[in-house]
Amino acid sequence: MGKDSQRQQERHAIGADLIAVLVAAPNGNPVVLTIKDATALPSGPFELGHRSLQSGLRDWVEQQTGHPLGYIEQLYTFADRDRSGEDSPSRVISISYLGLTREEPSHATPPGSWRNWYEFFPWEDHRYGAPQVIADLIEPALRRWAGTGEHEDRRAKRLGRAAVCFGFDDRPWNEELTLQRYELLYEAGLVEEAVRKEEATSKPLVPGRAMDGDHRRILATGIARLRTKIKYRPVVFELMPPAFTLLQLQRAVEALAGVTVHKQNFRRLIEQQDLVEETGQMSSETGGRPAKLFRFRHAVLDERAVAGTK
Amino acid sequence: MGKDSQRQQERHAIGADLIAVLVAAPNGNPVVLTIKDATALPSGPFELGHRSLQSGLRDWVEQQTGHPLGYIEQLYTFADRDRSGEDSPSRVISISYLGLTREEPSHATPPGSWRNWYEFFPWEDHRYGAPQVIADLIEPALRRWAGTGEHEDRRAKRLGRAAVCFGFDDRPWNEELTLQRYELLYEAGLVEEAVRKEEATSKPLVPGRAMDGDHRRILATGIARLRTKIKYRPVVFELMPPAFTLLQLQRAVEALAGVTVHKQNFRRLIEQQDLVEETGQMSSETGGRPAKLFRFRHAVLDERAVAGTK
DNA sequence: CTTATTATGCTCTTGTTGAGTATAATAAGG
DNA sequence: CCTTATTATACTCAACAAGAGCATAATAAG
Repeated sequence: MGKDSQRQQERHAIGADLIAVLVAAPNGNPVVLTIKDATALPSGPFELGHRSLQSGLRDWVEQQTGHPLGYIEQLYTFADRDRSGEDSPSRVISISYLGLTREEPSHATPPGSWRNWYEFFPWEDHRYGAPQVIADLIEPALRRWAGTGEHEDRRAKRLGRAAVCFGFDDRPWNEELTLQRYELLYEAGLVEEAVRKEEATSKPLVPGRAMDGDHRRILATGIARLRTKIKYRPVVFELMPPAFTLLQLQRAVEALAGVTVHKQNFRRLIEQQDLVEETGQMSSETGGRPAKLFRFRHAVLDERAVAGTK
Repeated sequence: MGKDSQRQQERHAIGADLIAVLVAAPNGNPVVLTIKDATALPSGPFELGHRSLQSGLRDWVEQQTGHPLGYIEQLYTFADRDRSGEDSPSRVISISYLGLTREEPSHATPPGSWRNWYEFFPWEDHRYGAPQVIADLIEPALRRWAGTGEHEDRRAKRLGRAAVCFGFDDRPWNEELTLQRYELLYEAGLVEEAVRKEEATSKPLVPGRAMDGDHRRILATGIARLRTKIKYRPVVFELMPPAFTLLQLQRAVEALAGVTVHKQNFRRLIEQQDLVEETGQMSSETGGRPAKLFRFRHAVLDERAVAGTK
């Protein structure tokens, strides 16, 4: 009896927060919704009045941004003790979500709320070749860090991880490893969040805007999830306007993935999968030959277990 | 002030539960750990003493089964109100995990705790051809259900979903759709969990052992996750003994996926990826030509972002 | 010494993917 | 009007991966 009520006590000393990685891609810019001068992701408490976690999230996001959420997916739930204050009597469970929305809402959100996500991860954008910062800063710093491992096999492991993550030694760049890369930099003490509690460090940090708590890690999780998802589910269309050209679609995919794709192969893939249909309209905004406008064929979702792009 | 403390109140009226889908594969049998005469998945409260969610789970699973967990992955978190009692003053957040363990622990767990997971999903085992129950019961019942839709497009959608999920009309069987299939059957009122609250229904149900609450749905989620995961991550090895033959490995994969694979192609794939290395030992337990014994090459995990099997 | 059973090597065909070439349709500048 | 730049779109080809079969090797059981 006594033990049971004790347990009740413990169980109830817990709160729940919903954290959103809300993504849009207006004209090929990968943007994420932030608050507090881009130092945090929007979040809100989960309350008893909410029907479910998902609807709780939907409620306050639509209320705050004024735009409907096309797609929601749960990211991760955590409750590590060191994330809130030590010895705190209560504890918060954080449940993070990835949400996609069609347009960048300019009203109802303060200017500067939507940020290009590469402000937080400058090393993740390989659309114009590998960012200079990798060769100039990250690679030497990680090699130095790997060298400080205690045992030989520990050093080899560190070096191996770094090489896989960042594509050292002619290894291919894998855009899906966003989270692993951030965690590696964190472990190596190269991002601000990792050195906050320490004394003033002289160690130079890798550029990239930091965030409160582990919000940047959550954002990395969201980006990684989205980058893998677009390959086997047609979720990009949640970010597109009702009618779009194939190049606009390609630009959106490239913005999210952070890499460029072969134009002709991209079109072949999209068309052979019947993901889109022509609207009959043309777009001549680009200067060159006018492009056909397409719309997403929502019917494919019912027709088969459908793949994504690339 | 008043509003704030009100919110505090609401936030703290929440508890958290950890639910485990714990999987093993002793000699090619896909088994899952259950409690309460196989009507529930093992679960335990998340307490303040736990370092993190994951370690909390690890703690009580290892304590209860006496075997270490090789691999843990978060499945899903939910808190829908209708899952606990209506109008209850408190609410529980359930966080489910998928765990893989190497052996079937025969001690420390009561006999009958480990169950072949196809007891719960008889329609999911296609290793010996499509189960008779699909053609005999499921297909006709789902076609009947699809026909009761209100509008024409609603009926078409239902039929489309059913056909994709269960492979009607010569469509291919997709073993990864375990969750969608369960949810379809639930929606159609063909599983026990869906008709519990209703009056005694005359409707015949699809065979398959039911579970408390939505534990069967969670199990379906775990199976689906594992079936997709083995294709791009070498997680099967977490279920294998230290040394194994390629056929044993293949049997394990087939047991999980519920489909058979081409033997020679399977070997080609495993070997060309350098996932295993010979131990030098042979096994002659099968009767035929003795097979080489292999072990998993743990080093591959550091060498590259590695793919799985098939 | 035959048969059954399992292991393992090799081939062949097909489909997918990466990457290149060629041509069409427009705008802008002289 | 003609050239150039830019974008759209069609085709082709080589490399590779995946599905499926045949052939042969090595054992146990009768």
